[in-house]
Amino acid sequence: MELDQRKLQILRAIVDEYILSASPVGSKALSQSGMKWSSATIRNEMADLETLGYLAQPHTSAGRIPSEKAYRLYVDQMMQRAHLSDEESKLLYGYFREHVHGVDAVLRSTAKALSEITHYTAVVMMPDIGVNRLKHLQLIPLMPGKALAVVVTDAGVSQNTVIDVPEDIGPEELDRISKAITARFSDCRMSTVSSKLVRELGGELSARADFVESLLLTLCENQSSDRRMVELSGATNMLEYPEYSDVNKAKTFLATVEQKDSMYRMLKKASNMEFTVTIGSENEQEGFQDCSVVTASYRVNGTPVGSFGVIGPTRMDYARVLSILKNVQTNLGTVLQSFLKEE
Amino acid sequence: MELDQRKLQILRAIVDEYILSASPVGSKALSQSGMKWSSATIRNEMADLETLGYLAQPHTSAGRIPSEKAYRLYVDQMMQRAHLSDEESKLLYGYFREHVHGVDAVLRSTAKALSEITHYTAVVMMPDIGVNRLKHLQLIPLMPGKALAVVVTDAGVSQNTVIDVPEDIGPEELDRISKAITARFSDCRMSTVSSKLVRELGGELSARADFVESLLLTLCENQSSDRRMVELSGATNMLEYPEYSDVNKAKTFLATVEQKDSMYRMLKKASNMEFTVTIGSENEQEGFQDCSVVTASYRVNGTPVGSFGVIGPTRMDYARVLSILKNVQTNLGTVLQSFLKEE
DNA sequence: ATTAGCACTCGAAGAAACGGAGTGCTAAAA
DNA sequence: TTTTAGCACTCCGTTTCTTCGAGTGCTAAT
Repeated sequence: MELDQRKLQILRAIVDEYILSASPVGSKALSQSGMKWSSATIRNEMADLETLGYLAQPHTSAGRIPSEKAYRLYVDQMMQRAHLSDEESKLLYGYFREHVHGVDAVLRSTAKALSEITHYTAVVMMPDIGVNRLKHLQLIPLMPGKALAVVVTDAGVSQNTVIDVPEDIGPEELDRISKAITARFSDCRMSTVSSKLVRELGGELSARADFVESLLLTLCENQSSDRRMVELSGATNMLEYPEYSDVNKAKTFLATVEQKDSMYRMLKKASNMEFTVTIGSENEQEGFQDCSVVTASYRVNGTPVGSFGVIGPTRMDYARVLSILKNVQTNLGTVLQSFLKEE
Repeated sequence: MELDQRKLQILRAIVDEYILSASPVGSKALSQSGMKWSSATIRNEMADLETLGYLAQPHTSAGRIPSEKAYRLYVDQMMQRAHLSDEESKLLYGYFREHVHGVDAVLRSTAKALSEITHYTAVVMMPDIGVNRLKHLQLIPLMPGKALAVVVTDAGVSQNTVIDVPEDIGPEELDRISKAITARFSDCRMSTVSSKLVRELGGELSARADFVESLLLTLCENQSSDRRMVELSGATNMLEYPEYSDVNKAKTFLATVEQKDSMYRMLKKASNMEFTVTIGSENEQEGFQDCSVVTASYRVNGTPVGSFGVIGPTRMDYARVLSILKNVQTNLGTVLQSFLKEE
């Protein structure tokens, strides 16, 4: 069944109001604030909307609150994009002017910016290094038997790993091996480096084939485990909202959000999509049944390498959050691009 | 005025009990649980202890709770060192067996271990790189005009910084400069590297004096700002305790603990001391007036380079926490030492 | 089709009543 | 002189009861 114009208008007003106030919306209040129908009419419409599943009543004599179905409709069709004030977008831009010490710092800054501006919780996943191209590998001697491997990709991401080295390889040889690998695999995707190697080894590296192979293996392994990092910011913002005035609710939320693995999985899944909005029980993540998650992906060199998002109560200000995410997405793209002017 | 034996015994019992239960301790309960005096006697002694400032009454007709003065006395003189069960110390040791990918990972693991075992909040400061000796500097070309500087010290700590490079310096020259600096300043304290340089420059680096100087300056700056890192773990553990069942209290605590700068300052100050116990209002840190902080320092090569600690309610289990810290201190020392077998 | 009017519902907030743990004091016992 | 039993009293936390009001559904008038 289709909703007529009036129902839509009323529903929107209710959602808007509830997002603001967090308390059930009554017919009287609505009719007084710029609605052109009497409270009785609105009351009738509200009853209809309830039977249609868009509204719910906490108890008989309370106002109505939007259901998830209502939010879904709101997000898909009804909300009008908020646009950020100049002030806000300048503020946002400011976060990206500072901290240009590398990709990690930028993404950390992004998380902070998001959480501070939205007042919700922000998560940002570090770029998936596997899809990027190797630029440089450098092995730095630490002590006999140990070295530090530094990997740089075209996205500027670097990753340090302590690796074991046969004791008889000296600093000079480490340096030579670094150069050889860099030369050989420059511009290859990280994910293909190891398998490629096994086949085409030969040449100067063959004497150290075992070592090199285990080295690359370690790096790849590390990429998939250690890189599963998400930057979290503003988790405690949620304590501001009445939804979390109960300590136990708050605890559950905080515990969920601190499971970096889950957050990573969630963001990873969302990184193919330009934007996603997941409302309440649509969330697979246990513990987010009362939250909504809005994400956006970011790309480097045209390839989507990661995503970031905002987590808030289901009554979050979707329009505003989406505008902010869009803005951040653009800014982030620009900044990351600046790490690789060449190419 | 001195406290006689009986007063001490009663006070200890009260503190022990209150640490466990978090609710005011009454005379009757005490006399029944193994005290050899009647409730009336205990009641009299409690009244004395109150006038002496060791106990407080939330209201007439409630039991007594220990004052900060009481905790101080308890920590300084009365508590008996708990010793960890074999299970626990094995568990603790386990945290150090895993994650041996470098100092950062170890300290992150330390924070996690501390918070999980104590059920309080743990903070660990990253080692102060300035007091360590440079082992290796490597500049890795990122793109024309940018490079990544990787610094390795004798503690195995590495730090990555993106730096600007004059466009006319190619990869080969960067490599040469890296080697030259490494050769020249190997085994110098990081904090002395920059000043030393200005005077003794000359030689092969002189052609690039400007660049090298700004490079080292940047590194030092970065060391003092970016390195001010603390690893935080288990902040939400505090929500388990009745002291924080009020969301606002919780919020204040979480906000405080997330100010990494303050946490760093706190730990830095404590890093000269083997152990510290700071109770309630003894804390300078605003927001910790209802908490206690227990810290321990850790050393590398005999030099104290950092510290770590546990933050909990003032009624924390000091004995247990101190034992755990001591244990961790030992473990951490061993592990860090293993990063520098040589020397 | 819309709206005014009205009786009804039900939670939130406040008031009153209760129970009990704990105290301080006094007088007896050790 | 010190310890302890006994007792009246205090005050908090809890429960129960009341009140209040925002909001509803229904009906009848517009």
